[in-house]
Amino acid sequence: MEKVKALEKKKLITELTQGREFVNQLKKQIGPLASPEECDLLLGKILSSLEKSLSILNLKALLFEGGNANSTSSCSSISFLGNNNSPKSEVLDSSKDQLVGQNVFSKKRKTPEQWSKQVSISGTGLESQHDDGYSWRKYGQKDILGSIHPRAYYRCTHRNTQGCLATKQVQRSVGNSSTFEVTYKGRHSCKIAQSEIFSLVTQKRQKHNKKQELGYQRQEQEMVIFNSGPNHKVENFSLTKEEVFTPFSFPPTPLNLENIEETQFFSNSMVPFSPPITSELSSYLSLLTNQIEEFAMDNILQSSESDVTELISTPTSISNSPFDGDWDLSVGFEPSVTFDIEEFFK
DNA sequence: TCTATTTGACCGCT
DNA sequence: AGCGGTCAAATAGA
Repeated sequence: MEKVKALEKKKLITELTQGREFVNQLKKQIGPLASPEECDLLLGKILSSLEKSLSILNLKALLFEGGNANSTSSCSSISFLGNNNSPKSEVLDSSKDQLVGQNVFSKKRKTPEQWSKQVSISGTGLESQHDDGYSWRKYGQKDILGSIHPRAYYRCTHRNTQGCLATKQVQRSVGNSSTFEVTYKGRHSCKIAQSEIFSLVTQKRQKHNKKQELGYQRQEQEMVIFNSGPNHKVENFSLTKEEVFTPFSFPPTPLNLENIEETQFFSNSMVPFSPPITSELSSYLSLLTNQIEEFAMDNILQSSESDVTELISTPTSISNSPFDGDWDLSVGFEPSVTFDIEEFFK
């Protein structure tokens, strides 16, 4: 078993390393002297490497998913591990070079219940829809020093009935009032959320299949911004028309399938966000390789870790949501996509 | 009537 | 003492 895992890890790293090399070659090729044929060839190789890598990861995802199915409680919101004592985090622009080669993902979790995820949801004009697939109940609101907007506190609706300790904080950005920063704390342990999520995913898959048959094509507009903090991530989402014109509302509203579809499932892209070509792609691959290395060490090769269930997805929408950007349950169903690297490496 | 939200009070941490 | 986070009574809405 260990041999298989080691082999798997090796293959994965090899594929990603190759992909990085191809990107570097492509980088050199691009220019006045570049020939379209060579570029096409390199692009094909890059895609091939990424596809293989994702296939390997998808297999892992399925394994984890299956493992979780037997667990009794965990519809965990996935996110970065770390100490929760300092929820404040910096939002980095993904284009900045400081991310390159750095491990911006999580460190080891220090306390099981202390981890969080921060999300920014951008909308235009009025508040935009924010439905992460979970049911939340507002329990407080506070004016925060240095912020003109109050911070709202939400906890899982199933806190009393199932002891689900997940909470989230929502605050409008100071700089951009059309942006909301959502910070998640704790993971969901409610079964209700899990079943809802599963149901949603099933519906989503069916819907997606139909669209594929019709040759439906949709443009993805997600962009993920990794946070420099060990236990936070910030995702910015360019909302689709439907989202832009939907009033901002928090659960407990019914799960919004359209919303989830637009934001959580990445049917037409390799990953939840589209890495820019050349330098950005190269950086992305470096990051990916590093994270896979860490992930392999922490999770794949040490699957004995007791809380594997924490790896399981959470449905949240747009990003946001715990579901959003999280583990994509459509793994295996859609070969080319649907893998949220950051959540995978939690 | 039940459930969710609002909001002032309270508590713990720094 | 100040601040962030939570509690819980009052209130609103379906």
